[in-house]
Amino acid sequence: MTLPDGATMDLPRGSTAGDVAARIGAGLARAALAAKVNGAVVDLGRPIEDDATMEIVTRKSPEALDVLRHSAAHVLATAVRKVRPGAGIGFGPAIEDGFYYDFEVDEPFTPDELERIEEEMRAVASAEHPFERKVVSKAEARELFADDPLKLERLEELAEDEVISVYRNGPFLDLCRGPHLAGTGEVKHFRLLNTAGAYWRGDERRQMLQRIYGTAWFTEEDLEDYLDRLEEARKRDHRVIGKQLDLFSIQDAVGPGLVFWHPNGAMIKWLLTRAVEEDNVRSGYELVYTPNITREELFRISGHLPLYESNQYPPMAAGAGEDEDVRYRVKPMNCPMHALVYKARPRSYRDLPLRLSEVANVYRNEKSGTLHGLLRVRGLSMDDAHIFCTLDQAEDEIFLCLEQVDRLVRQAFGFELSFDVSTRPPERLGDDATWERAEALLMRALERKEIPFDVDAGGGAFYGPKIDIKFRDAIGRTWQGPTIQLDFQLPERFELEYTGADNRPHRPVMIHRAIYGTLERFIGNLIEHFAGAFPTWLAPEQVRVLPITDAQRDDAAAFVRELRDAGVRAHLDDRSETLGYRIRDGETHKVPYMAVLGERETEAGTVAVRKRGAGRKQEVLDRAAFAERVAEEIRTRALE
RNA sequence: GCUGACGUAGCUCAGUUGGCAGAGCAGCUGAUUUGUAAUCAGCAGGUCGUGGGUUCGAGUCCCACCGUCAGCUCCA
Repeated sequence: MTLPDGATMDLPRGSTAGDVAARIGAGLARAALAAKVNGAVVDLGRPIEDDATMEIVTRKSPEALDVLRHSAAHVLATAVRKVRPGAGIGFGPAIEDGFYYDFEVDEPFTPDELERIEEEMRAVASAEHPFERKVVSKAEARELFADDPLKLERLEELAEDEVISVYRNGPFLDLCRGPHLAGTGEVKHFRLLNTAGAYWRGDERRQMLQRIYGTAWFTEEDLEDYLDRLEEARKRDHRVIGKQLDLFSIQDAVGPGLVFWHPNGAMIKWLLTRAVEEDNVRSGYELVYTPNITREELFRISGHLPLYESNQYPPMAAGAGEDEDVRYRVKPMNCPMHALVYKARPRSYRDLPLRLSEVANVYRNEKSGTLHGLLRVRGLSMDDAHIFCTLDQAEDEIFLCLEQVDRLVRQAFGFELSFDVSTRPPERLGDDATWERAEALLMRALERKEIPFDVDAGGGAFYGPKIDIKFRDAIGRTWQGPTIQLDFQLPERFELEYTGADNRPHRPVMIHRAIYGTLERFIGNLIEHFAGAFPTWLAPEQVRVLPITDAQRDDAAAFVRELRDAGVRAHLDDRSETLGYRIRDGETHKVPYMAVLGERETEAGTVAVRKRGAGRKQEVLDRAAFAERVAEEIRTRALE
């Protein structure tokens, strides 16, 4: 046996990992949960037949929580079988922060029942049944799971030479690869969280099972921390903050997934739009505005119909008159429109790259169950752009897109980015050689910028491969953000051409790219990232001026005008309320600065500045200096 | 779209076995003139998501629809 420190140990054939831990020391034996043998995590009790490198897994090991949670899933299934004797069992894996198990039951679980099941789990845990592994033949397994059709289905998919193992804990037997903890007694700190329907094998054509989600940890403290984290995420929920700060609404009278931007939210949207448009113009993009509806034929040419049709709103008639039979569609994407701008006049190689940008509203008929606040909507504002260029230019253009992403997302908000190259999906247009070229090109641009990336095989759009960029927010969640897509198809379909230096026609390639993705989703992410406390440049209200008594009212109003002249969004709060009340109101509305004017300040021509979240720490400043400081913060789009 | 839970004042929520629709906050009015996270009093605010049904009587029970939420599937 070779240990992590390089030491070797001789043991009789068939010794277990637990034996190794015991040989090393009693402390390690107590802490041992599982073992990693030749890189694979196995049970402590598993006999080891050959020479191997091994490492003892304790609760500090990265794999430990997975083992715990997988065992917790079995404890859950054991409990469910007690409460619902005939329940069919599907899969029950460990997932990030917890576990789930899918059950086939006649009646879905009720919330009350969930509590009973959790109690039952505690009984299963205190029974301290060992997890016993047994290797069986396929025939034996068929017999053992004769009453479990879901397990049988899984069983039949296993290769003939695969080792089939089953695990027993007390009354519960599962077809399972393992590994598990020594016994159910080690599953101590857990909580069932919710239930939901889930399709068997994730296939919407198959039956729906009832999934129970839970979380499990090694200590009660870790469990509490996790539940606090859930609570923190709930408080940051952009739907909650959006209401508190009066940023936006979604109204039944109009329909789900369609956003009303109220003045505060509209200010944020406008500022972001301006930021990306300014950067676009500086980066050599040109602005265009294109129609929101079009003859349906356009989407036949582009290939969206029928491939994208399930996401498009149904066609509408052109209306009374001779056009009655012409069908129109609301646009779900801008690319065909921008292709038509390209095509509106003959293009020369000297025109390329031609970069057309538009922050445009598009509408997608998303399935109702997928809608979620601002993060998944039906009416989207995309900060869209299409670059028409030669194949030789494409790599450079993508490189420039990556730099724009870096400026507008990473630098501007401090987001940490991660990159995925999504390659050809099963349903696609175009031949494999073209796809091959396109995929290679994207990867070269990333390598040139020395950006590490993962490959999402099969994740590309139907018209081309893409770079999907995710960013990580303040509480560690990752979100889909910018996307850069290469497209050989649309130029083909629209027969786009340019005249080359050789005076002959050539076909350009097209790059689709969005930096924020959609303003809706991005603002939703920003709300949660900042928990509503936007940096000053994005805050709808930047300074709130508070006169202490009516005697400072005129002075305060004059100071508001002074701030506005300096380009600061300032408001006067001269309500007949105590200063404490108005301070509290300003804090709950996340206003970056409150400027208090009392008798002292009025006499001295100063202002007492309270920074958001700073409590009683205040600064008395010269008024012009304060206005200049805020203006500077806005101009530089400072984060702090 | 599918499964489940839930829809009561602007917001957060209470409403018993079916028997007069409530509270706090927000709003309005008045008093108060306030020195850094809630001053006091009064007033107003409801087709209990919508439409049917059961019942002497429905916020409460049943059905359908709309919407929200948690997931599944899908995705910017």
